[in-house]
Amino acid sequence: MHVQRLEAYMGTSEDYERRHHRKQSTAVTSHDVALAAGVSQATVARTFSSPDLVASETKARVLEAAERLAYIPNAMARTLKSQRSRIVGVVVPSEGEYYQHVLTELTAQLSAAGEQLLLFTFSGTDDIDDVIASVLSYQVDGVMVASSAINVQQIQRIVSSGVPVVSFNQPAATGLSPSVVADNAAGMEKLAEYLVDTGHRSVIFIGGVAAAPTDQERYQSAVRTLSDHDVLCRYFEAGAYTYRAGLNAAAHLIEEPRLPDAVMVAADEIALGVIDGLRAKGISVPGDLSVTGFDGLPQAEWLAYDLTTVSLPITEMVKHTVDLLGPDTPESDEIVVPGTLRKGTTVKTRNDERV
Amino acid sequence: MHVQRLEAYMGTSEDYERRHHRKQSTAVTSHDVALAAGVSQATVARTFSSPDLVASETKARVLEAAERLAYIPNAMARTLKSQRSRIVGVVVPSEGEYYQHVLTELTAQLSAAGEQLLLFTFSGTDDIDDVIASVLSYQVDGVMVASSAINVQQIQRIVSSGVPVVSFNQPAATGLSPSVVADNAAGMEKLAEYLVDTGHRSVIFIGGVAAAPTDQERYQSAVRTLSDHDVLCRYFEAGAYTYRAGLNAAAHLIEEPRLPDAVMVAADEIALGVIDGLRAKGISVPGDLSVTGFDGLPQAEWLAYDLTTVSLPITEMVKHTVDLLGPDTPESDEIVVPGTLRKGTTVKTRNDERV
DNA sequence: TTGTAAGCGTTATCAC
DNA sequence: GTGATAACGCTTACAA
Repeated sequence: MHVQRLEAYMGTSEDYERRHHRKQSTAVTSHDVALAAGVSQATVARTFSSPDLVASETKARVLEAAERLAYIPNAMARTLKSQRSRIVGVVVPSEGEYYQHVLTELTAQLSAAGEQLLLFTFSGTDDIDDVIASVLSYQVDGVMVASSAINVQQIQRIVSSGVPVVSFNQPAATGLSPSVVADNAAGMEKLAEYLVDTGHRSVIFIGGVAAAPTDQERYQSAVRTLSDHDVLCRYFEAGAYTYRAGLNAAAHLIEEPRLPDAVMVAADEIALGVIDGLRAKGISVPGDLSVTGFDGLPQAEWLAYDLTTVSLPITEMVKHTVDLLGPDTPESDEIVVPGTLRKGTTVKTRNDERV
Repeated sequence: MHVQRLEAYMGTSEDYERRHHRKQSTAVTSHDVALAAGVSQATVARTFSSPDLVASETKARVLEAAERLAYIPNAMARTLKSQRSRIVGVVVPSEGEYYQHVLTELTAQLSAAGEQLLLFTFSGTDDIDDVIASVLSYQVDGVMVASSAINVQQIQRIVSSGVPVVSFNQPAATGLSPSVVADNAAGMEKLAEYLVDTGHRSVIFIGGVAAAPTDQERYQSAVRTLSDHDVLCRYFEAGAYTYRAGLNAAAHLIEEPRLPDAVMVAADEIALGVIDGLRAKGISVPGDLSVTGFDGLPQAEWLAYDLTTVSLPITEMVKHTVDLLGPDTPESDEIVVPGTLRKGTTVKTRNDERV
């Protein structure tokens, strides 16, 4: 190696690497562009962060040099200085069609707003505290937490770190942080009334996880509405918000001495499993038994199911979330979004009976 | 945040922050912790980045102070200095069950490897070049691109920036960057042979987007295998990799003067739409017409469909991807992963005929 | 309008 | 083992 001798006239080896675009630290910086364009580093930085402050002729020279060197500003350095990362942290469960759906919408809306999305998922066994520390370490501009597996203390921790948090579908977080929630009670009420109107007199409610606030809101609303019409409604826990849990729940259901008229399921994904489980055992839905869901997943509309459910306006809910994460987040605010009744063909109506 | 010291001549910390238009940043730094623990800032940094170099007694003092102040190291500053962000950029289409599925798996595996995932999605109209610039600006440790909507030049751009790229399911990227692809040809061959074995003599292939390399590989393999057995196979383009596109394709299909024996669909999600579309028109699957898919989505196993398809081992494919993004990425490497034939009940077998 | 220079909060290289 | 002290690449007063 002749490194020492080379350095004498080439500068440090780092300089050498940079000039020759060697692999590893090919990193072109605003400094390099400045050199090439014959301006100061500050001017280069300005043409990218506040172009209005730069004379258009200078700007052109800088942009030309930047283009030529394939310069891309370093977002980490920007973040460090400006305290703004343009990254939103998102904490969601790793499972579940519903969150997949929310995530799709969120990415689209965030990128339209010029924010990126740093994704954190967790499954049952993961330590959510670690996840939170990790999110915060990345200096995110905001955090959206979407799962009731995250508890109030954990949300409190994010809040007290000074980072804007929005909780999504977490009734329990109300008051702590701004939140966007579906109107579970109103939705279930519509559904229950529809069942009563169509002549259903006995109902079993299949929940996902009994401890989840969402589950409780939905169940209690169903019970309340049905009991107003003297219809009893028992609770059965599927154990998870998954298709498979629904399949299992259906297997248990058919062991009942007497089937109810209808099954109200806490979430669409479970409901689809319930339907398939019932049909596999020769029980006709809705012929022998009506089934309803909740959420309004795309799959619920698939013709094989055509589920009667409450459709939540995901786009609108995500829009509110993104707004709340924006520049002036309120200390605390609860946005309750109503769902709409979707009448599919999994509930037996009087018309069906006549047939 | 050395507010305490400044207060003597600057007024309260609130005054200071107001004058400087700072928001209430509770930002606790390693410096604050050092002050509290009576050590130097360097020692604090060390106890977090290389704990072995710190005496255990000192370490304990530092950790106690850090805990008390709720200190979380700033990942952006770490990145700036260490040139390692622990972030992987992921570029995927915003639509499609398949990519959702891949994403779920990827997040899980990356976080197990201590990497975070910065998500970039795009839909048809978005400018992918912008997306790429954005990814690169975040100093990601690697990029996974998963869509054939991204072209060779764009991958080349990432490669030449020096960031490790792995392309996922992009046959066209072979040679440019390491890639992980499904063995489309072998998979379709198995499927086609299964159809021939079960007595199918005429086939229509429904693709998603004809221009997609994946589509072409799958179609060509089907044609090749079928023609070896003197079975003709026409191509029909659904237009997108969606359920809805499948539904539409089915509508076109039934206008054919004569239905084929089987429909081979390029992707499961489309196939589910095709099945529902056919059944809605009173055509029995597999009674009147067999249908196959490709991918092995969870939904394909839902009992309402129980699709005959090729299951791709997503977990394994993602594992390879994560490995390739790891410390020593090869310049270029192609990992071809075989799928397995999943025999569902959407193909009419000889047994069915006997019934 | 542009340049100078002081950080942002770490990591890394030295001495001690 | 620990403490100074440079960077890392940018933003942002302040000066010119």
